[in-house]
Amino acid sequence: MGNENTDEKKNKTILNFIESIIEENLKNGKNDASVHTRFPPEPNGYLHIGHAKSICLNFGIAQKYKGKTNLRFDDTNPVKEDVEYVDAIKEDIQWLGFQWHSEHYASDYFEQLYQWAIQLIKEGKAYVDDLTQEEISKNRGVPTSPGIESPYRNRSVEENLDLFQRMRKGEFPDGSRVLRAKIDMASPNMHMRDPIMYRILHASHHRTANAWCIYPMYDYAHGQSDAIEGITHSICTLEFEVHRPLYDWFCENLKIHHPQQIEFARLNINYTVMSKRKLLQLVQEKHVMGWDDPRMPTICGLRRRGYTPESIRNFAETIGVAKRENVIDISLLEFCVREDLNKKALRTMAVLEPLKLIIDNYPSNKEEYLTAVNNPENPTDGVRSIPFSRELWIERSDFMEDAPKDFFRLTPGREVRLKYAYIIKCENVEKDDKGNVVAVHCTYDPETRSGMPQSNRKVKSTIHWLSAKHAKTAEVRLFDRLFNVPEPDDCCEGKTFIDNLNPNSLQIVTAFIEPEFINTNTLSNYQFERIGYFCIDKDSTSDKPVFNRTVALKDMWTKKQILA
RNA sequence: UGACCAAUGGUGUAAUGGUAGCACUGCAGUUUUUGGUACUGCCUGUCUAGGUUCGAAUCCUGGUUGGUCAACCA
Repeated sequence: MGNENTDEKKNKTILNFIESIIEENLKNGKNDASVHTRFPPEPNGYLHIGHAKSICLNFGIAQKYKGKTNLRFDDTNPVKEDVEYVDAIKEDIQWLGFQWHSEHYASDYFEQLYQWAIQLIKEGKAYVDDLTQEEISKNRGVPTSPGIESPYRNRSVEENLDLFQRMRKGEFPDGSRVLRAKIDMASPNMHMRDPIMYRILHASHHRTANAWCIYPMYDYAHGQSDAIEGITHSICTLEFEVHRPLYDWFCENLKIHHPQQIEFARLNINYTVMSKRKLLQLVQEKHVMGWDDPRMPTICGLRRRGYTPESIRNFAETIGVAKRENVIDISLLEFCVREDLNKKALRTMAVLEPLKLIIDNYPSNKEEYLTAVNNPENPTDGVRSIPFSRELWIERSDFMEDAPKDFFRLTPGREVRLKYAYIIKCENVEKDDKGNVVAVHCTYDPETRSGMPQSNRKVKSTIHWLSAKHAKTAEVRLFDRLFNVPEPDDCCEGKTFIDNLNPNSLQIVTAFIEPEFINTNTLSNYQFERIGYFCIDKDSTSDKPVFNRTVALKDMWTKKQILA
């Protein structure tokens, strides 16, 4: 309730620059005062958190202004695209919590785009160029000086028509000719120097198969696709800003609906990379387990890592939208997932690095069941029973033989509380030949079981534990950041982002978990008390659960240790 | 040595000519049977030089810095 109020308030008072533009348009009655956005991925890779920003923006704006959002696959390059990606993209968008109004493909518009090209040729606004790729590139010139017009630029309409139709029929080999828009070879904007509209590509397309051997370029397809769908606001990232004059040129010269292209700054996050090409390389070179490796910034990777759709949506909302280049601190993403999981995740106890603890005055044949709270943040999640006995596992880091004064946990002569159980006192330690502590001997105070009056006694700390003879084991995958520098792309001479990979980004341990733990629903989120948030990985089996660490709990103590 | 875009604490993002606010991070404290959560407090900011104005983060001009553009990729 409180959240809804503040959200509403926020939505009303704080507009990002795109919403400001839209509200202005709405006020002026532009596009019949309607909003229709689209999310236009190319199906050549998996979606990542940067796409999530765009998805939340496009779908979010439509929701806010009671409009629609299309899903359109920008599939104009058959050699890079695949249905595998189409399916994955759709799954990711839905998992994030959005449903598109209708599903489209740029390839659905190939015939219309072709007819429009004919129209431009007839108007003398497009021509077939026989120059080689190298010649075209050379003639285009450089940004600081004008280009040179192609010798084929002034062919007759009839010849252009004939040539273009024969291009479609497949009479010419790949690369032999292109169709170009006749604009201005001297434009300071490189994209206006007679941009290529069509290239010959004798390649099978994932949807149109072999129906076409000429394919439109992005610039010739995108704006018109938007126009066909009646898109009102075509939101894209900053690098397309210089394409906008061309986007406008095609809409104007074709005399079709003219959506407004608006550019925003893409998302960057430190300690990771955010380009499809680089993510593909990580997968292909097997630096990670796959696109859905929990260390990847892909949406499927974050999902497998235990991130929730809500946490990602809230992240997208929190980072805002603007035109300035930005690098978001990874700690904000972590904050968003902790914030969400703190409310939702059931608590359980697990010991990742076990140390034996023996309660010398607890009868060896005795065992009892104690009540544990499933989620202190949500009483309706109820309670459970956990077994207690003489020999326990505790976390090795919860014991220290020679402890500094700010160490609150177990140390010889000190009392601590075993969560949900008794207050114990450390009496002595047992060591092996090399002097390593192999067990801690304690005594317990039977009057201090949780709930008893004596249990209110103040102790320095409370630690988690598991009954040694009852505990089950599980594989736990501890992930750390994939790269060990804030800007992996920022490499010195001769190095690449691969050289910045963190060799210790995955650590696998065998841990003890509560014996009653039977849930094997992939993706269920848990909090291992005092450790972090974990979720069940798809590699789990009924006899061997596998957990992924989503994110560690904030931990003042270990932070202090690292700094010291 | 071109065009376009941008510049607010460590990181993001507001303030739409009128008190520079919010979130994250960091630091300190309160509460706590999680060194978690919650709560409180603190640190830290308008790139620069001029101009317009009673008043400028905001408008104008110059500079500086950063980004984008020279695929038959999107």
